[in-house]
Amino acid sequence: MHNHCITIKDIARELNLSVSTVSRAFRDAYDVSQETKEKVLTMAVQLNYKPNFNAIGLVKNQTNNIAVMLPSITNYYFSTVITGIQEVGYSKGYNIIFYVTNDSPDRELSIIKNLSLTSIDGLLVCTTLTSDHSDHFKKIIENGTPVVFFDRVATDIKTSKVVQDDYNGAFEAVTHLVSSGYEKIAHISGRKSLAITQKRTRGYVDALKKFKLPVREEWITQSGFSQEDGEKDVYELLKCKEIPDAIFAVNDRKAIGAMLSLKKLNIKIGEEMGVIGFTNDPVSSIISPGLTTIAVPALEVGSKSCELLLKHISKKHFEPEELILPGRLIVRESTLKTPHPISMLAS
Amino acid sequence: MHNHCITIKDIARELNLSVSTVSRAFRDAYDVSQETKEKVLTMAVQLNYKPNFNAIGLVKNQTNNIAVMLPSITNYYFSTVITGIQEVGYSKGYNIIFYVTNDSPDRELSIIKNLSLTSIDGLLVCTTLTSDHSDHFKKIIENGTPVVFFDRVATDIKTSKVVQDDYNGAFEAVTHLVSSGYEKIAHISGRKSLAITQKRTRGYVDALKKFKLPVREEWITQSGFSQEDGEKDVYELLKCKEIPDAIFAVNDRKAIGAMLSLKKLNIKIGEEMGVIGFTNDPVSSIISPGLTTIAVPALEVGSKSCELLLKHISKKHFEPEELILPGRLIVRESTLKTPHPISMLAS
DNA sequence: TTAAATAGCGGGAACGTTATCGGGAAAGCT
DNA sequence: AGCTTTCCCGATAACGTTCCCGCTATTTAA
Repeated sequence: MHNHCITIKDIARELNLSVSTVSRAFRDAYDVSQETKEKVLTMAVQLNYKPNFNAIGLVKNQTNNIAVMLPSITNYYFSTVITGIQEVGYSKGYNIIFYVTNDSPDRELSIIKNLSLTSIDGLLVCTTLTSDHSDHFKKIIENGTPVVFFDRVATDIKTSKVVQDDYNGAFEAVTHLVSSGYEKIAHISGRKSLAITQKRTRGYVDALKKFKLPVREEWITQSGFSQEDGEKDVYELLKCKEIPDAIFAVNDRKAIGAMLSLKKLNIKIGEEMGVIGFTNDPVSSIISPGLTTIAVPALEVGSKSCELLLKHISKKHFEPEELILPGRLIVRESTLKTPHPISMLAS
Repeated sequence: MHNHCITIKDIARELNLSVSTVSRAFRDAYDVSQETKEKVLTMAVQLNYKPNFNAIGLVKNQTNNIAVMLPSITNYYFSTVITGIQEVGYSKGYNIIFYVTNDSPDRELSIIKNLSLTSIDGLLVCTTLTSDHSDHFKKIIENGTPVVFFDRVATDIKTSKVVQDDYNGAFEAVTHLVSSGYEKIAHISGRKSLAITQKRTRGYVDALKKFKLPVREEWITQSGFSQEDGEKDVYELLKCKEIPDAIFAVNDRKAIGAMLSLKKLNIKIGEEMGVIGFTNDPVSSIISPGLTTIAVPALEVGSKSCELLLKHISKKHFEPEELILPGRLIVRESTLKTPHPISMLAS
């Protein structure tokens, strides 16, 4: 029923030009005079012309949309990354389509399979927790679809990747704990198989070694990434022969879970047990005591990933780049060994 | 450089059929024998055929993607709504493209203007705070693009809308406060111009009237929706001649802001001042005391909106529907007048 | 038995755009 | 003056698919 969408032909007829000329007027500077170009452009706005992307895509074999596949969007980190992606994508005229895997490898696989090669120009992906088989990614890369990984990356695939500086962030976190007076520092970690957890654990271990502090196996727990996992891990740590006096959590959600358990057990956070997280989720400034954490450049992770992908799309043989974006320490009350000066100020 | 994508023609050549027959075999049951249909289908998987959506869209004048425009995606409510949208969209073969307005009417306007009529099949929108001019929406609806509003809806436009039950939710919130023993109930509200705040305020007022409790103008503050707004509003309320003993916040973010201010002022939450929110943001169960709230069916708002939009897309003259989805009360500690039994249990 | 209906398939135009080629006019060079 | 180059533009074929029309062979109705 659509009232006849106006096309390039209408402009051509109106101006007594050929469609080729009008088409050129829209994009090329050469092979068309300045005068006619202006005439075309003004006529375009006058008629309210909108290009038909299907037609353009058909002849150019492109779609102007890029897909982003990730575990979830209902948490601070991922939704912020998406916002970053969306900002640069939108400014360059690309549509962002996203697929939520819910951390299910099956869903990841089926999405990739259904992903028609002709329906997207490129793919941004954060893998699921169990990245056992990355063959499906290799396939679509071989087929010519540009792929960029972010956050959780597949280590055995040669393509562009964007991550935060997990190693140095962890190192800085532990350094902060040490300089705050903690000496028995535990680490509640994530899924062992992921590069992200390995790097953070390496940073933790190396920092301990640097300060000549003990590295104890029993002080490193490995489970999931959820708040509940954090709650449980604390109970594990309290079973240790030597009970730690500080916890470095692999992310804020686990740190918050840990804090909830500590509160339940009436262990004073900061004073008796220091806690530091990783992410800077907004919640960490809302809960009390405030959670000290390593802020992650989520927005930049998104925007840089998207920029890289667009480079891959424009030049077909673009050398893969790996970006490592630095985080920054944000000190709040959860790593304060002395009783809160805040509560005194408040009155 | 793409290795020649295989098309319908390749299948036709391979089976000695015409393209028309192959095309029909993929969708129509009539005008093609069962036998050839099966041959086509098996050959399709054998050759790994993927349909070219640009070509299909070009002839059918459709795009298979729907746009969702909303203020932000970095909070619980919106990201959950999007997840709901994405789930039904994905299952029906639609791509979800989204545009973030950051609550800027200018951005909203420019997005709508740039939105090529041929690049989307439909639009889901949650308006910005200042919905003064809804003419741009009317225009694209007149042009034939199906539009469904959710959450923040434009009241003067006749099209499908999906909202949570703001009125009854507010009514229930106040009812809960009253039955918990509070009598001087204030309301920190949102932007006056939005239907969502008007409905919640009406529910608040009507509930007070039902219980024959005073409705005082000074007990109703109107500002933004952010946590900071909540923090400020509390200070306003404390300036009142008669200081209230409970607060019904228009959403959880403001409720949390209010709680932060109360904590700073050493006013005991629950005991001295009850607080109830609206949304059931995950944070409300993390902070202490836990925030009592009206849980909003965010996922359903998303999925139902998308279903409605798809109905509009399939049948061009679909009568607009307005869906009102019920919320549910979740009681936590912020509306507990007696000292927390929780902390006793914990030891 | 004959006319009409039907089932199954092919041919070709169309969708809106870009890209390749070619051609004519104007301008520059020797 | 004659040649080459440059500038501007038009015609036409693609891109992959659907849809309308028409054809043939078979089945059904009278």
